[in-house]
This record gives sequence, structure tokens and C-alpha cells, in this order.
Amino acid sequence: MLATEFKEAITAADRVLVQIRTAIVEGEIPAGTKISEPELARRYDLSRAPLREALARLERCHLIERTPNAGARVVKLSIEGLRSLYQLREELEGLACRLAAEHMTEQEIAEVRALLDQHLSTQRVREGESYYQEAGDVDFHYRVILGSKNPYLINILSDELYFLVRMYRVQLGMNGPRVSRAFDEHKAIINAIANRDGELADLLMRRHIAASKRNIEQQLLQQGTSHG
Amino acid sequence: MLATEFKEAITAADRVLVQIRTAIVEGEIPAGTKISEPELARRYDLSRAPLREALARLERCHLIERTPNAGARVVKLSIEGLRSLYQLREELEGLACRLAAEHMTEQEIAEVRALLDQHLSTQRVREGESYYQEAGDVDFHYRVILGSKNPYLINILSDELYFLVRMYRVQLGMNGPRVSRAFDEHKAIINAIANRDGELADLLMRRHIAASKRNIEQQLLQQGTSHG
DNA sequence: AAGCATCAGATTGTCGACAATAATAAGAAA
DNA sequence: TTTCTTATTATTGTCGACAATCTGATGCTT
Repeated sequence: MLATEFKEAITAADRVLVQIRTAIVEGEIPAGTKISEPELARRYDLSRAPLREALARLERCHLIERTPNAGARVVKLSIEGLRSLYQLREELEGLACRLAAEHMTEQEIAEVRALLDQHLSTQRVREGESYYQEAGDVDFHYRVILGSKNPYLINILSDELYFLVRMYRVQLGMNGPRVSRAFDEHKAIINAIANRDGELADLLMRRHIAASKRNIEQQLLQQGTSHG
Repeated sequence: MLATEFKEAITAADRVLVQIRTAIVEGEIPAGTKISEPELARRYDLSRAPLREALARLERCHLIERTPNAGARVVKLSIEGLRSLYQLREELEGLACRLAAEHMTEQEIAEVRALLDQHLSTQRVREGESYYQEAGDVDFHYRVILGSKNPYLINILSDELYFLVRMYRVQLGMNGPRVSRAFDEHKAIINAIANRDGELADLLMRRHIAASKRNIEQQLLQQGTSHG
């Protein structure tokens, strides 16, 4: 829904979707929690009808898992889940890069470059605040995905998979030297796209995502061994 | 839902989902039709609550398009839509092949081969009946997709994209020599997987899908020029 | 004491009705 | 006659209540 979230009328189901989704992604509702419809309805002050609509969409982006007559649980983060997710993400964002190199206008490319410069400057000011890095990164990837001009690809990546990706990143964090390296990798990717070199952009994106995966993987391993 | 459709309890929303989905895929409810909730509720003899649940899932697999406060329409088939869809499908089923070559057990491979032989024999009897070809093809692809063992990939391909793929194929048909050729291509793909040659399986699958796309594309072009 | 059946409590699935919004038709002004 | 306004109608979004199902505890049997 991210792509179409601000078009047209906004309904109560849309509002509560954004609220619950944010709560799950940021860990306010912890991973693995049982979802109680009556409780959430009270908490967000609405009836169960729009709430269930929101839950259906949360299931769609793999943030919750429902079993008929038994209710829903917030998804748990795991190494296998991370690997499956990023395996797919590498492939799809690689494809997005090839298509973006073909379809993005010079205008759009210039906008992404401006965006990167802007992110770099705000990052220098806000050194260490991982939220800005997170937001900037999502923004960059989002632009490239849109640049593919393939509606199904855009839908899958930005409306379905990306909230789960963000959940892994927000809850397990981006640490150390990766934060600054990511900027350079973004620059290299947009340069390849600007040169209409789809193959290179694809390769660079895959490596970029693989590096990000290794980073999160380590966090997961550390966390798993420290109190397991 | 295809992967989990027969597990657990079956609800009224599940039943009507299957009914409406079939009606749309097979063209009983024509492409582009406006969906009226009260009408469908009467027609399938249930209340609007489970119907709306079903509509939400139909939107998820791109069979209908909803706009807030304005209702839903059955999706229209178009050349651009077909190209975007198959572009993604090539990539994802290619990936599925590489993963299947890595993860499928000998047992599973043997089962797929038995399936192909069985399809071939029933096809010889039912020469010309495209429905059996359709069912057999879907079955083959479904097995390979499952063989990837990547839950997100399985979900996207078989629960989201495949009903739209089937809609294109059922409504625009598979004609001429492709029907028999597809069998050989399936054989070659499972052979590559059995040899654990993921790269070859990937390549063959992409060509297989590209050929299928060209076939449907021609039908669409003919149809578009004949009475446009 | 362990395991199974039964029952109470809570939760999900479904229903019919109401409120809010959009589409349509009728009428007035140019 | 055309176009804008307005009113009517129908549709979607939301609500509270009921029915069906699952969960957990209690008591009984072996």
C-alpha cells in the first residue's frame, strides 16, 4: 500500500494499519506476540471490522501469521527467515536495477543523486543516529524500485517485502562501518544506472544487499548465542 | 493460500474466495466488470463480512483492483500487463529452478517425473483439450516452485501471481504446437534439476516462460486488431 | 499419578443494520 | 441546448451482537 497510500480517501482501516504496522516494525509490539482482536480494537478505539481489514493486509506483508479460528501472531525473526527474505530481495532488486537502467529518466536519476547528497549531509550532522540512515536507505531503494516501472515488481518489493526488511533492520540494527559504506555503494549503483549499465547495477545491488544481510545475520547470531 | 488451502479449518470466506477466484480466472465474471458487494453476497448466499475478506485476498493476487469508497473492478488483460507479469515470472521461476536444483530431494524429483509421464498419457487421450494441458502445466510449475523451499518465493509465485497467469492462459488460450512442445521443455527442466545443474534449469525455464509469453502475446494482438 | 473426557471461558467468524461517501438523475440557470 | 447545481439513490465503510470454534482447567477413569 505504500505506493498508493496517500491517494484517494483515507479510511479508518488505513489509519490503524499504519499504526499497527509501525508498532510491529519498531518492536513496540514484540515479535511472536499473540494478536488479540478485542484488545487491539479497544486500544486503537475502533470496531473489529476495520481492524480485521488491517490484519489481512499485515498478513499480506508477512508481519503477522494467521491460522483460521485460532488468531494471529506477530512473526518471529530468524536466521532462516532472513536468508529466505534476502535471497528473494537480492534477485528482485537486482532485476529492479536492470529495469531502472533501462527505464529511468535523466530527471529521475538526477533526483536520486540529489537525494543521496542530501542524505549524506544530514547523516554527517546526525552521526550515529541509525534512524536517519535507515530512512535514507529505504528512500534510495524505493526510488530505484519505482524506476523499474514494473507495477508487479514495485508492489511486491515496496508494499509486501519491505516492511519485513525494515523490521529486521530496525530491531537488529545496522552497526559499525556499514553505515558509511552504504552511501558509497548507493552512489556506485546510481552511477551504473546513469550509464545505462544494467548488468553492473544489478551486480552492485546484489552485493550491497548481501553485505547488509551479513551484517544483520551477525547480530542475530550474537543475540542467539548470548542468551540461548 | 493455495499452499495452505486444505490445511486447518475451512471458513466461509475461503469457500467464496475459491468460487469467485475461479469465476474470474475462467472469465465467467468478465474482465473489467464492476464488482458489487451486495450482488455477490446474494449470489453466493452469505453476508458481506466474509465476502469482503475474500475480496481483500483477490486484490492481493491482482485479480481485482479496489479504490476506497468506490468499489472494486475485475482486472483487465493487456499487453503491458502481460509483459510486466511475465518479466517477473521469468526471474522468479528462474530463481526457483536454481534453488530447486539445490534443495529438491531425489524422491521429489522422481515424483515430478512420474507426474510428467502421467500428464503425457492423459494428454494423448484427450488430444486438443487445453484444460488438461493447463492443469498439467500448472502442476509441474507448482512442484518446482515448492522445490525451491523458499517460503516467500513460494507464496509470491503460487499464491499471488499464478492466478493471474492462469487467467491470461485460460482466457487467451494455448494454441497449436506449443501444447506438445511444453512437455519436452518440462522434461528438459526436470532433467537439469536432477543433474543439479541449476544454471541450466534456470535458463531453460526462462526460455520456456518466454515462449509461453510470446504465444499469449500473439493471441492478444490478434484479438486487439480483429475488432479494435 | 498419568492420561483422557468434559466443561467453562474466551476468541474468532458471521450476521444484519446504520453512517458516510460516491454515482446518478433531475431541475434550474445561462 | 448545454452546463452547473442539487437531490436522490445506491454502495461502501463501520458498528454492535450472535454463533461457531478453539483454549485451558477441572474432574474422572485406569
